[in-house]
Formats: sequence, C-alpha cells, structure tokens
Amino acid sequence: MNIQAVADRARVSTATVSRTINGSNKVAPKTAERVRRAIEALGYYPNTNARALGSGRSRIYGLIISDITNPFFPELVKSFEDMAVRNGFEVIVANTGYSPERTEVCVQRMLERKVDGVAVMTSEMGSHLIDRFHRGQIPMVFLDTGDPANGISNILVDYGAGVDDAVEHLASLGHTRIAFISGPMDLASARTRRQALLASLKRKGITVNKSLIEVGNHRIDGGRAAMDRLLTLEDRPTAVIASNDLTAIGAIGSLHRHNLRVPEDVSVVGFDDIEISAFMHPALTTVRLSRAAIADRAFQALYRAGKREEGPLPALEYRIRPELIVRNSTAAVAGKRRG
Amino acid sequence: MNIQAVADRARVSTATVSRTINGSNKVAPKTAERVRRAIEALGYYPNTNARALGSGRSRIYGLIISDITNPFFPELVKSFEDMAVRNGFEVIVANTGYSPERTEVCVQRMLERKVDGVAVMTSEMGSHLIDRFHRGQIPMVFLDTGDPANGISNILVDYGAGVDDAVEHLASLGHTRIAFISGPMDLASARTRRQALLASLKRKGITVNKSLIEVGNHRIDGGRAAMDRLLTLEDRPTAVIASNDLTAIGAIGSLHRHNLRVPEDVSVVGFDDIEISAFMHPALTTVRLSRAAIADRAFQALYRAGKREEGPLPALEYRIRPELIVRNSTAAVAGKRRG
DNA sequence: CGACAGATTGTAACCGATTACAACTTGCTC
DNA sequence: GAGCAAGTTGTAATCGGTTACAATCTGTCG
Repeated sequence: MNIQAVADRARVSTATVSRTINGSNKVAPKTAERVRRAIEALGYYPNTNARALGSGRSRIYGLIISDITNPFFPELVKSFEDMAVRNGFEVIVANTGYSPERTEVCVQRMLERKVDGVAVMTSEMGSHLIDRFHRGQIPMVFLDTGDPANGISNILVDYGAGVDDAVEHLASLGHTRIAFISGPMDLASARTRRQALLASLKRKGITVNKSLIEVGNHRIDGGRAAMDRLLTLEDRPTAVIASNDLTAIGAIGSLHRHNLRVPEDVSVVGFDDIEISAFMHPALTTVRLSRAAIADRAFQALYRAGKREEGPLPALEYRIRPELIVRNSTAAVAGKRRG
Repeated sequence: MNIQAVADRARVSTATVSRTINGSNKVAPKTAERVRRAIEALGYYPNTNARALGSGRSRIYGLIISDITNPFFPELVKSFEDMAVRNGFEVIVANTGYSPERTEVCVQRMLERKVDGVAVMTSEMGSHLIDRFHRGQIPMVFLDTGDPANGISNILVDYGAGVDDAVEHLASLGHTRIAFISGPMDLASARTRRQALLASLKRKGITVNKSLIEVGNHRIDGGRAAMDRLLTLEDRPTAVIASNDLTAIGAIGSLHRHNLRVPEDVSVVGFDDIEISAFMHPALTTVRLSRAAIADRAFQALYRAGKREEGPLPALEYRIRPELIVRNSTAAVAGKRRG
C-alpha cells in the first residue's frame, strides 16, 4: 500500500496525491475529493520515513530531560507529547541522567533521527553540543538557560516572583526564622532557585543566617537529612522553604520523626507542585511551576520556528510565573516552642 | 554529508560503506578499517530515515502505556529506553490515557512510524487494533494479556505468588481481619489483582468478608476514601492490603487523620513498590513488581523476534515473580483496640 | 597453467515519498 | 481567434541509504 496505489485508484499522478495530503492549494476541489475517497477506501497512510527523506522534515521533535523518574517530568512529557501529536508530530524523549556522556548520546540520537527541533529541559547541555544542533539548523528551546540573541528560544521562569510569594506568605504568618533547603549545588536550576530565595529574603529584610541554609539533593532522603541537621540547631527555624517538593516531603518526614507537627510546630513550603503534594498529609503548601505551561511554550517555540521557511530562526523568550498554592503545611508561627 | 562522501574518501563504493556500517562479514578487514577511518574523519553518521526506507526496518520500538504520570510507568519507560538505545534502537512512547479513542491514535502513530515492534503495557488494546499490528507483521509483547499461541509474547506476572507472600506475612503477624482496597473495576489489571488476592485469602483459610473489600481508583484519594469507609465498620480490619502503592499511601493518610497509628494500630501493605514508597513515613511494606524486569523481558521479546529473519514470530511467555519488601508499615496485631 | 570456488567489491535497482519544472487547460482580453 | 495569465496536473529527478546480482580478484589444486 503506497502512494501509487492511491494515485491509480483516483486516476491521478502521485504528485497530486502528495499535494492533496499535504494540503497544497494547487489541487482542484473535485480532484482532491476523489483522492480523499481513494485514500479512505484503501485505508492508506503515508510512509513517514519516505516523507522525511524526501522532504527533509521528519515531523519529530526531540525532548531532552534529565530523568523521567523525577516526578517533575512526567507531566511535562505528557503535555508536550499531547500537543505534538495533535499537530502531527512525534516525540523522542531522552534522559541525560545528569551525566555529560549520556547527554552526548542524547544529542546524537536526536541528530540521527533528524528531529525538526529539540526542547532541552535540563541544564547539562555543553556549548559544543549546542553547536551540533546549530550546525544542523535545528531549532532549540531551553528551560531557563536559552539565549534568544544566539538563536535559542528560552522559557524563563520567574523564580523571583514565585519565591517572593512564598516568603511573603510565611512573613505574613509571622515567621522570621526561615530556613532553606537547596538542591544539589552542581545543578544549575538548583543554584538559580537558591539565588532567587536569598535575594527574596534580603528584599523582605529578613536576615539570612548561613546556618539556616542547608543543602539537599532534590530527593526525599536529602530533604530528610537536611531537616535532621536543621533540627540540631540551637535556635530552630519556624519555617522551611525547600528547593523542590520531594525535599519538602523529606523535611516533613524528618519533622514527624522528631515528633514535631506540621504546620503547628514548623511550616513547610515546597516548590514545583508535583501531583503527590496535594495528597500528602498535611497537603503541601508549594510554589507551583506549571509543567503544562512549560510544555506549551516549548512546543510553540519549536513549531513557530518550523513554520518560517528559511528565514533566520525567530528565537523568542517566554516567561512563566510560578504561583503559590497554599495548602495545609503552613500556619501562623506559634509562641516559644520546646527545644 | 552522506554515504557517498565516505565512499569517495575511502575509495570504495557506497555498498561497501553500507556493509561496513552494518557489520556484514563480507568486507575485508583492511577495507573496513579504511572505511572506518573515513567515517571518523568526516564525522559521518547515517540518515536513519533513508536507512529505514531502504531496509524496511526502522530500528524504532513502540511503547504503549496508559499514563506516564502514573508512578508505575516512569521507571519502566526509562529501563526500556535504556536497553533499546544501548542496542541501537529508538523508542516512541505513547499514552492511552485509558481511553479507547486515544489508544487508536497510539496504534496509528506506531504504524505510521513503522515501528519494528511494540510493547503494550496496558490493557486497553482491542482485538481490532491488535489485528492491525498483526497485519503489519509487527512483533508484539503484552503485559499479562498477551497470547503466545496467537503470536503475541506475554509477560506474565505471578500475582498469586506475590499476594501469597503478603497474606502470609500478615497472617504470621497474627492478622485475620484483613481488608483489601482494589483498583477501579474497569481496569483489567485491577481485576486480576483482586482475584489473586481473594484466591490467596481463601487458600490461607482466611474468611473473606464482603464488607472488607473496598474499591479505590489506584490513586491516593481513592485509597483515602476507601479507608475512610472501612473505618466506619463495626469490626475494623487490623490490616489492609492495597491494590497499588498510591492506594496504600492514601489509606495511611486516612488512618493518620483518624488518629490511628501505622503499623501499631493498623498494618498496611501496598503493591508495586514505587520509588516513593521507601521514603514514606512509615516506609511502606509492599509487594515489589520490578519495572526493570518487565522492561527487560519486553525488550528481549521484541529483539529476539526481530532477529529471526522471516520465520514465524517466536512468541514466548516470560514469568515475573513479585517480591515482598517488608518495611515499617506492618507489625504484629495488637490486643483489642479502641473501637 | 587453467579451472574453479570462495572472498571481496562494485553496479544499479529499489524503498516511497516530495517537488522543481514542464505541459496542458481554461477563461479572458483585445 | 491569437495571446496570455492563472490554475491544474503530470513527469521525473531526488532524498540517502540497502541489497540482489554481477564482476573481479585470490588462492588452490589437478
């Protein structure tokens, strides 16, 4: 079953079938209708490999993430895939596993499969790898680390605004001793969040005590260990902001093990709003970073770049503002606590 | 940069380059070496679209799952992708979203991209869709619902054995009033788990009380609601087995809200062992269904089928035995509890 | 030394689409 | 009715590989 069979049945040439399929306006309505009926009757669908080879466009987008088992990503992947498929694109997902070697493999996979664009939702992308995409004229969109001036669309998350909301929220509840559990410092996104938080505290006139800044690993165990350490302090924090939700969940676990109540004894704020956060006990107050919004902008960036024929790639910047979701892990600061 | 350029530089024909790349033994070692150096020097890699078109093999596997945001799947996807990439294959992941219409779209995507095999890790696959794969001679492997006699490899999970372990474990701790929170009854996998549990209880001589069987939805909120209902019973269960971990986590949430302790007052056992279960408070005792093992078998099934040239597809059955992981959500039954 | 098998390499058809270009229709205008 | 533009359709080259088959080379043996 190929395009020739359809052409024969519709009594036209393969060119006309191709034009009909691809929505060229150069086909007379009557002819197009005949072709469509032939396609229908034969149950024909085009061979995408031949299409890609002939046209130079694969209708595949690459999506590079760090790790699909990180709960931040599944929803992002799903949303992106959804949009892509609705627009006739396929998606190849690749995990870097935070490793440069694997990242190299990811890039190679994309190149070999001739993707029409690549969304890089992780920060482990060295400039020599970026160059390879550039050389292939492949549109790119990055999360936070793109550079529109350099032809790379960027999705810019306004961490400052999101974190401000969180700090404001805690301050309004009377908290002044606010601790922060950051992500691993070798992760660019973790550093960005940390900086945003420190800046925000400073802006609000809250003194930033070094001992109240702990480092986690963006996983539950890291959050738990960090909170354990914070609880050894002479002067414990009354509230904790975590660099992501898993860290916050770990912190809550630690607090529970130390027989402290959340939010009565300590308030906890997360970041991301992964699905499970709403169902925790207590439900987590967190700064939502919408994955659907990110996926949407990423797709749009690539899709638009693909629309232009042969102009310089229009690299754009898209802003996303996180949003504080208040649930039950935060409350007004209590009087002096035991300890 | 194409195969001709490599051929020119190595002073051979394109056929020889192709044979070298594809590891044909019909190339003299000296020649092969010359070709390899040319490839290296030029930084050449083949165009997979052309390859697929010419050979009829795309080196892409399809992976159909129900929903990547269901925590059961990310690890499965990652493991499968890992094996595939290591063996030179690409993977296309598609979510059915538990919907027949979307499932149809998934199948169409696979067909259009000419996958060399498809792993169906969900049960929403109607027989007319299966036929479409059959017609395309596309190897298939299913999870639990395959039929080797019909040319479809199957990965058979021995739910009975896993559930037996769980029941045995609870029985040995003195529990006799054991409740079960099932998944949604329109899900085949949920029904299978339910049947396995009922059979196991019967085998162990534990009376199965209808009121102790509740229905959840395989999500946290469903587990919570089901547990809420179980707690209204006159004679409460001392232990609960959940159809999956999210349900168990919801159940624990409910128990906590009712000021019951886990495991002192009620023991809880999950199923799947999703990543978060180990980090819960308390850490969840659960029956692990290894996603890595499933992914491994799925890949092997497709890969082997692809190796045979033109024989009838060797559909095989692979067995996987779940494994009880004892953590802190189960303990010996206490004396009479407050009612 | 010629014949022949086996190993190696090249030639060219083919996979199934896209698309530049040519060719043919129409319908106007003058 | 010739001339011409716009609209429609067909012809055939092309994308970049794979692979059947033909051609050539090498070595061995009688």
